[in-house]
Amino acid sequence: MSGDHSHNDSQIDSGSRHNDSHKHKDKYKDKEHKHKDHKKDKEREKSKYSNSEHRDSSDKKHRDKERLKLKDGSSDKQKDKHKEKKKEERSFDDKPKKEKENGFESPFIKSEPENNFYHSLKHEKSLKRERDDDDAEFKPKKIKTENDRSEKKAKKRKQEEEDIKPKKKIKNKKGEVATDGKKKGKKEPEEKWKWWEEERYTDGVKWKFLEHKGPVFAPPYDPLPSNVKFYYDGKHMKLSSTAEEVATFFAKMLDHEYTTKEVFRKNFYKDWRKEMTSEEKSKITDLNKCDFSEMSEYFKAQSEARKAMTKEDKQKIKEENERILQEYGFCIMDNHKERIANFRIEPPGLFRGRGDHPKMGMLKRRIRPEDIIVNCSKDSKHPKPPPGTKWKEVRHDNKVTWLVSWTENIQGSIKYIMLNPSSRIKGEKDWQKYETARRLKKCVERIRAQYRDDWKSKEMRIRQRAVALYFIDKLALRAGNEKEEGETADTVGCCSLRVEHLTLHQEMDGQEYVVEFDFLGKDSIRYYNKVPVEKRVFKNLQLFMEDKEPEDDLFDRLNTSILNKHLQELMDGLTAKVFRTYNASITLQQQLNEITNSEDNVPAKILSYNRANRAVAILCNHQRAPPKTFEKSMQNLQTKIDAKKEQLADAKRELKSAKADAKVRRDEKSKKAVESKKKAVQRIEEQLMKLEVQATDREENKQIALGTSKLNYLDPRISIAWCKKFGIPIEKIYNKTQREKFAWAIDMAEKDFQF
DNA sequence: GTATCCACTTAGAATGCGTCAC
DNA sequence: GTGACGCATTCTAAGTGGATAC
Repeated sequence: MSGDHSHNDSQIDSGSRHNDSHKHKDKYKDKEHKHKDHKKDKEREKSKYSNSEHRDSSDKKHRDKERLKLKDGSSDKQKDKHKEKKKEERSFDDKPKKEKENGFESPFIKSEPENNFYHSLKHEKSLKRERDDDDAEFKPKKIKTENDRSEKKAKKRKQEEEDIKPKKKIKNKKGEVATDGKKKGKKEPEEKWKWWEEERYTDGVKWKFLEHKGPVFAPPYDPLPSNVKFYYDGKHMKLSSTAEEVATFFAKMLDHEYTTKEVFRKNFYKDWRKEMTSEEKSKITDLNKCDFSEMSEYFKAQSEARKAMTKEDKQKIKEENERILQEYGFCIMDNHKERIANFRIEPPGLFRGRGDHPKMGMLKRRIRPEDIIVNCSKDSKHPKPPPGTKWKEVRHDNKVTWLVSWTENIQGSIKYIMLNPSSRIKGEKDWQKYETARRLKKCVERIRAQYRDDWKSKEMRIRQRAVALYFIDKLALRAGNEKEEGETADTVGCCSLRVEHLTLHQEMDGQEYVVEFDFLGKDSIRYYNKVPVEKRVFKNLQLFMEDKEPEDDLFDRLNTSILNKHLQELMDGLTAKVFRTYNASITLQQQLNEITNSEDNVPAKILSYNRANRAVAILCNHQRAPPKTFEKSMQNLQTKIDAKKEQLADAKRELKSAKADAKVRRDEKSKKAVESKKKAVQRIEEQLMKLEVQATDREENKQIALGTSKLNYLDPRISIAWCKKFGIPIEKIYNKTQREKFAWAIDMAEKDFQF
């Protein structure tokens, strides 16, 4: 079906974030009444359905016949389900490490007590790694015996003991050996931990030992120098420190479009007033009379000064950052030093919601130690709160992966500090995600047959479910959870589509049954697409939209929970999201198989790869604002190409005259000259081609973001196998960070891997 | 059945920083 | 040595989906 994915240029060309589009501004601005009578509407739709069923009588004739045809699908389903449930049994042993030093200043990794807080896995019978029976490729390279493993572990432990002796030698993540925090130039090859060759935890246990140093807090507020003034109504006004701090948040954003938006200004002003003294409150009554320009200039000057710092000063800052990274940027999880993704607490500032977010401009308050919940092993060295403060809580929950959490004040949601994508805990999950998508590959045809059959169901809820699933599969739409009104921007996914988001065209541009989608998805990115659909889908949509107001739900009998419950019955672990992963990966695989030309040189092959990647990004609607410097950089590139062309013409002329010369002279020297000129021409031709390929690639990428799909949707094994097969260095496809994230795939994917 | 909470992944923008041309 | 540029990294918002309470 992926070949059937209906995306077209219009999907990207018209795409933009909501706030850039006037059309959308008008269309979506006034939604306050939107879901008020939501439940009432659902009831209305229910009663309506019994009346509307007969209207679809033209379809009904074929219904029974076709159902008979499709009947076999259910037995397949049972078979597949059975298969999927088979698991391979493997034993597990992971003894805790005895007291050891680590790379932190705190020198101990303590042993875990015998009467473990964490249930001892050692004696547990046959704990399993969930995997498909017939997925031979995904088995770890070697299934280790108890002896193998303990031997290897002992070796590893010895190695780690060496690695983590503090102050003497600190091994950083690059494998560079540093002494007393200072880097040495030479890299030592680091023995990479192949967690993918080891067992996974089961029963929701995420780790057995976790030690870290806690978060790094935002620096305290540094008051403005006295010469930087704030003016109200043209007059200088000295602000209290608290009010001044909040004012600086606004001043720092003065050049940003945000500060021109009414909602942003209103929210900021409201929250700012809460931080003012009563005197300030009575004086400052109109944001329009506030003059933040001196503050703004001051911050710009500071930024310039930072850029203009001496090399030495810059180096000092870099070293300090490195020191903080070494101290706070790593944790010890189950005997391994793992990189933490975001160990810094988000600093206070003004909330930057995307799209038309009703809360943009609100004050994101400063997070204090008293807001922080720390998660670590009971028997680890617990992180210390800053002097004179205490944590909100220290807990020891090994069923979660986070190290630190706090509740933010804008939406009341919880924020977490977690591990880097290169960590075992994230990598395993990632691998598993692609395995689930590959399992879907095996049964997707059966599922498709079923939802096609369900388009004819007598029950409205089943028809809606089937049409929604068709969209999720065909168009890679997101599931579309319900959202709390007034809390977030008005965006939708498949299940939350409203009537106003679709226009049905019986005939359009010479095609029948065209559905025009126009809505704002995640991050208020516009989804615009005109898709020819099957007649039955079209008829169903007409039915779903009948007698509804534009702001009514298209699928009033469906939500993500119902849909996912259904999907779970079709395949173990199947959710709406899996379709996106599956369709993205299978599209990449098919595109690469189709468009790679083994005769091409490396740049041309990479262009093919990027084109395949681009097809996926378009499918998933991954857009970006064209870079501000886009036009200029294209111009520069064109200038380079022109110069190269001239250079080539010159080189060719020189070659010609060298040839003529050689013909006359007939000596070795002139022959050699011809050869060297020939080589020069070749070299320049290659350079020119490289530049031209680069220009094409850049132009095609103008509004498309490739990174998101590369990082989150494309099974890395596809790309790695492709690299191996066509002799492309992996570095050309994945940068260092990406290679670290996909280390598991780089290690296990052979050139014949197919998704 | 529905709302809410929680944990986690996915997302584009902002910022940082290394490289290259001059 | 410097500044422009573009890629890499960081930041944090905005999703998904499971668990739980009512």
